[in-house]
Formats: sequence, C-alpha cells, structure tokens
Amino acid sequence: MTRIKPTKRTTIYDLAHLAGTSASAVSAVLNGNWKKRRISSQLAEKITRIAEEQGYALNMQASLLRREKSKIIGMIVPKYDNRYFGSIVEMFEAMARERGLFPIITCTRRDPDLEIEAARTMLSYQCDWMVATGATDPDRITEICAAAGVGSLNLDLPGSRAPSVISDNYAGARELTLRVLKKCETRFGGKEPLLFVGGRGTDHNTSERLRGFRDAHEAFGVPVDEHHLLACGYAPDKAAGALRDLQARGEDLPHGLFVNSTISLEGVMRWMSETGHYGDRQPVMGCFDWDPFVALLGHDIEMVRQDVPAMLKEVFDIIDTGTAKLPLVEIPPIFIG
Amino acid sequence: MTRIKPTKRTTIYDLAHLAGTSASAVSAVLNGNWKKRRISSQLAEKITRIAEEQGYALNMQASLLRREKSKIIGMIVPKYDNRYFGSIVEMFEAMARERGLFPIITCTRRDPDLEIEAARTMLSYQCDWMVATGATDPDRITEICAAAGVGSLNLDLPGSRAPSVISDNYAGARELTLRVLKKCETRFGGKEPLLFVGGRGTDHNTSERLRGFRDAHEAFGVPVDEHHLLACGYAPDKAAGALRDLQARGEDLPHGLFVNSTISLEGVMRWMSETGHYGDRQPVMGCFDWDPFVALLGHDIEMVRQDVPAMLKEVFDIIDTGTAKLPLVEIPPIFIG
DNA sequence: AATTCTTGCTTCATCGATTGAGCAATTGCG
DNA sequence: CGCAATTGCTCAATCGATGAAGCAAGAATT
Repeated sequence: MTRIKPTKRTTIYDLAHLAGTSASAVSAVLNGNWKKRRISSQLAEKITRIAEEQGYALNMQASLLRREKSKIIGMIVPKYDNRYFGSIVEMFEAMARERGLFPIITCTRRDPDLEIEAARTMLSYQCDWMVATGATDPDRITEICAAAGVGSLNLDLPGSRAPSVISDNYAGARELTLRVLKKCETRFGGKEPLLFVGGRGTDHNTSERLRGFRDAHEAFGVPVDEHHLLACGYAPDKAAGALRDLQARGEDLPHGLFVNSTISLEGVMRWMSETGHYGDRQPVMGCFDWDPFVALLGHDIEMVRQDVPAMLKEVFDIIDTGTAKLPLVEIPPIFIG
Repeated sequence: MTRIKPTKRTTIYDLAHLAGTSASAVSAVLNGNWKKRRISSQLAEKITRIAEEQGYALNMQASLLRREKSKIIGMIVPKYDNRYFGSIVEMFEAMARERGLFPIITCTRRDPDLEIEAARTMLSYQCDWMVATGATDPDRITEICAAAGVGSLNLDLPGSRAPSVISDNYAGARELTLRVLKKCETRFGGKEPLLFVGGRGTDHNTSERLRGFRDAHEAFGVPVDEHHLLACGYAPDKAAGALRDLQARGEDLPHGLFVNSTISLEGVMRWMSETGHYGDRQPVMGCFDWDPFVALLGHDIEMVRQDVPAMLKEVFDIIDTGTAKLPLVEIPPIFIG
C-alpha cells in the first residue's frame, strides 16, 4: 500500500528566507544571469548550495499557477525502435487523454544522465505523475520525484521505491526456453543447451529471464553452458558483436537461441545473414518480445509478446486510485508461434 | 520565403473588453463552470461567440508568464507502429533538446479530430513551433497556429499554407516501380504490370507515388491495370481486406507488388501466409518504407528508406532561421535491396 | 412594510518568476 | 573634502487565470 503524500514544493521565497536574502537574488542566481545582475559569487554559491540541498526545481509554469493539479503526466521511455515501446507509448497517450491528463513523453535512449535530466525537466513542468519505463536507475527517478511531492511508477523495469508493473519475466523466459529446448530436440535430436543473447546482466529483466532460462534447462535435464550466456546489451551491434567474438574464440554454436529482445534479434539476424554461419540449417530461436515481421520470417522463431494493455491497465489503476495494492505487479506475457 | 509574424495572443481581458464584461466572467464561461458561478447563458453565449471569433486559446501556463518564448516545440505524429515515425520522433526529440527546446509529442492515430484537438492543446501550452507530421489536414493546423501567432511546419505530408518537408515520393516510387518491374521480368519472363496496395488515394504521398508508379509503367512500356490500384488505407487489415476482395472478384494476381508502407506490408504478408495464395512462388515486391526485419524476410523485397536525418535537418534549418527558402522541400529517399 | 433569499454579476488577492527602477555604500577623481 | 561613478543589492509591479468574498437589485416570505 503506497500512498502519495503531497509535499509542498520549494520556492525561490523559501530559498530566499533560508539564505537571508531576497527572492530576486535567488531568481537571478538560479537562472544563471547573476553576473549580469551583479550578484557576488559568494552569495551565488550559497544560494546554489541551499537550492540543491532543498531539491529545488524551477516551476516552469507559474501558471498551472493556482491549479493544484497540473494534470500533466510524464513518461520516460528508452527507445522508439521496436513495437513493444511503441505500443506502450501509443496506448499510454490514449489512456492518459481518456482521463483528461496531458501526457509528456521523453525518449532517453537508455542514457542514464538524460533520464535524470528529463525527469527534472518534467518536474519543472509541474507534472503530477511520472512513469519511468525501462529506466536504468528507476530509484533515482523515484527519489527526485518524491522530493518534489510527485508520485512515480515504474514500468517494464522495476524499482524498489515506487510501485512497479512489469512482465513476468521469469515465467515467460522459463516457458519460452522450454519450448525452444523441446523444439530443438525434436528438430535436431538429442538434448542440448541454448545460447542466450542480448540484454544487460545488471538489469532486473535480463537476470530474471536468465533465471528462467537456467531453471528451464534444469527441468529439461541439461546443463547450461556458462560461456553461452551473452548479456552484451540490447543494441543490434552489441548482439552481433557478441556472436562474432564467440565465433572468434572458436566456440561451437548451438542449434537453439534465446534472444532477449527484437532489437537484439535484429543484430543476430544480421550476423547470421552476413556470416552465413548457420547456412541453410537455421537455428531454432526464441525471442522475448514480439514483432509482426519477425513472425513472418522464414525462420523457426517462438515469440513472447509482453501484454501491454494489461500492464497499462495496472499502471492507470494505480494512478486513478492513487494507491498500489502491491509494490510489484508481474503480468504474464503471451506466447506466439 | 515564409516569415513568421509574432501576433499577440487573445486574452480573457481582451474578450472581457470586447464583451463589455469582466475577465472573471469570461474565465468562468470559457472553462465551463459558468453554471456553478451563475452566469446567464445569454452572456455565456456572447462570450463564447466572441472567443471563437477571436480564435482565443486558453493560456495553460500563465507562467511561461513573462517569458515571450516558451521554448516548447510541439509535434503531431500519426503512429508509433513503424520504424519511420519511430525514428522521426526519436531524432526530433534529440535535435530539439540539442537546441534547448522542449519537445512535446502527441500521437493522433490518424484521427483528424484528435489532430485538431492536440494542436489546440499544444497551443494552450504556449508552444513556439508546431511540426505536423503526416497530418490528415495540415492546412487546418497551420491556420489554427497562425491565428495564435505560432509558426508551423509540415513533415512527411505537405500542406499549402506552411513550409513542408517531405520525401521525393514521385521519384522514389518511379525508381522503385522500375526496379520491381525489371526484377519481375527477369524472374518470371515477360512484361507485366504491378499491383499497388496501401495508402489513401486522397493523400499527397499516395497520389505522388501512384504518379511515379504510372510513369514507370509507361517508361517500361506496359499499361497499368486500373483494377490493381488499391489505395485502401494504410492499416494491415485494410491491405489484407483489399487483397481478399480482389481475389473474391476472381481477378488474377500479378507477380509483382508495390506496397505503400511497411504497415500495409504487414497486412499483405499476413494475407499471403493465411491464404497461401502465392504458395512457394513468392511475388517480387517493392515497399515504400523500410524495416530491418522486412529486409531479412525470405522474400524478394526492394525497399525505399525515407531519409529521416536529412528531412529533420531541413525542418530544424527552418526553425533555427525562422525562414523557409522554399515552400516545399523534397528529400530523395534511399534504396535498399 | 420589513426582512430574508436568490440571482447575477464584479472586485481583488493570489499563484511564482522576472526585471526595471531605485538606493545605500563604497571607490575614484580633482 | 566634495561630488560623481560604480558596485551590489532590494523593492515592487507584472504576466494571465482563478475563485472566495462582496454587493446591488429584485423576488419571496412573514
């Protein structure tokens, strides 16, 4: 049960009081034209320090002025280059608008600094709520929002300080792995461990999927090959590079692949077509993510489609009621193929 | 040479003056709680009428108050379900941020009413610039923006009242058509016209691509089959439906297809795999758009990738300088395959 | 006829940041 | 020493929308 406490935002007057100076001096210092207005750097430093201590954020719209709620809802999203985030954003916008909220979305390209900067910018626009999607450091964002009295939520990747809505990565990956293992056995005869490609070892989703991957192997009665767990990042180039390295080390490539996202799959497919490694005998693949064209590839690819409508329903349930029943909601993904 | 004139926005005081009443009455009427504040419907109607005449837009942030420039730049985009618009949005955001602008993006799902509503909302947030991407009625948006003294720009689909940056649809489609025609001749022997699927006959891009399609056929010395021009809309279902209808009418399907977007291609591919129509003998296809997985499909697909970086460079050149050298900039797309 | 209630407005203070005007204290100059 | 120039601030008005408080005129009630 998480409740959002409406704390009062720090103002230039508060800061002026704390610094024993005037609001205009604070203003001049904080918006950077203190030199032009001939404020001493002593005072400037003092004000800057106090502002930082207080977690001050510039109130961009003195207007939303007299409206206690801005009805602005911010979302941070890593990329627009895949169907998963695309549908999250599109549906998020529609659901926000349905509720009379104004969605502001920022694409942070998996850049941690940009995530923080974007969060601060949105707060200075007085957003009432913040949804951090696939954030690299969700807790940092939660912290910044909490300091401004703004509720926040994590989507896709969980945090520990705000309610989180994510896919059931463990169960999804376990089932996907099992399916690919079985298909592999049928196709090629004999039990053989899969290759895991893509994602970051440090992120929750990848580690949960790896856990499901391992448990599926154990249930299937075949040991995981530790050299074949390539959590090399999501980008196509990284996935292709990891495979290239593996090949350069003279490792045998297995007949079955677990690919951690369509983005990584893009790299895997490119590598395959460039090196012609698998030749005509395509590997059996499982992809933790969905794309309509991947479904049509002439390859054997099982897909797990994350249930975006169900995830966003949970997100807006929390926002609508202002409370989260559970700190972490895990939504079962959908199997395709 | 288009120059943006900074007109003063109409306020509730202007309206109060015009209506011979007070600003608070105007405010009450315009934000809908005039019944609660017991304003006569006579006055309410008068004020409403005058507000409409004056093209009044609510100033959502009285704050951006005292700053003549909000540094907010709005973008309207139809969908997030393909790489083209995805990369437009991602790059637009990055380029805006580079310039110290705050991008606000709204996805209007090709809904004309939502486009207008989104434009109005962005104006009430005091945006300085508006980019209408793939808008169904760009001129309407230009008009609304002009009334508020805000500069606007069209991207992807052109308008007649604001500078437009689009792909060279005619040249791209002509070349793509020629390539597919030739490939078809090589593959199947004999000259044969192609089938055109997807897009809306009413939009500029589709009609220009159709023009290129026709001219390519003429240059190739083969007549276009008028029953095989299916500008049925972009959505996958519409493309699939158009093919189903064609088949139901007992028409022969040609060996070559011109597909007007990856979105339509999704429907074409689905229809092909569901009906198994072409069987093993896949048609030769050309797609006016690009997707990494389409490139990997086991099919013969030529693609035309629209040059997003070049298009956005033009867009920001206009925004940076405040002037457009030409009313219409056509960017040559890139051939792949 | 006196009082209360209702109707239909207007007045005014307010939200938080910005900036022109103003002023005391110090320094410079003849 | 006296006056001007400079330095380093503070004061206070302002942007546009909102809504509580207030007020005059008429209707209803006693």
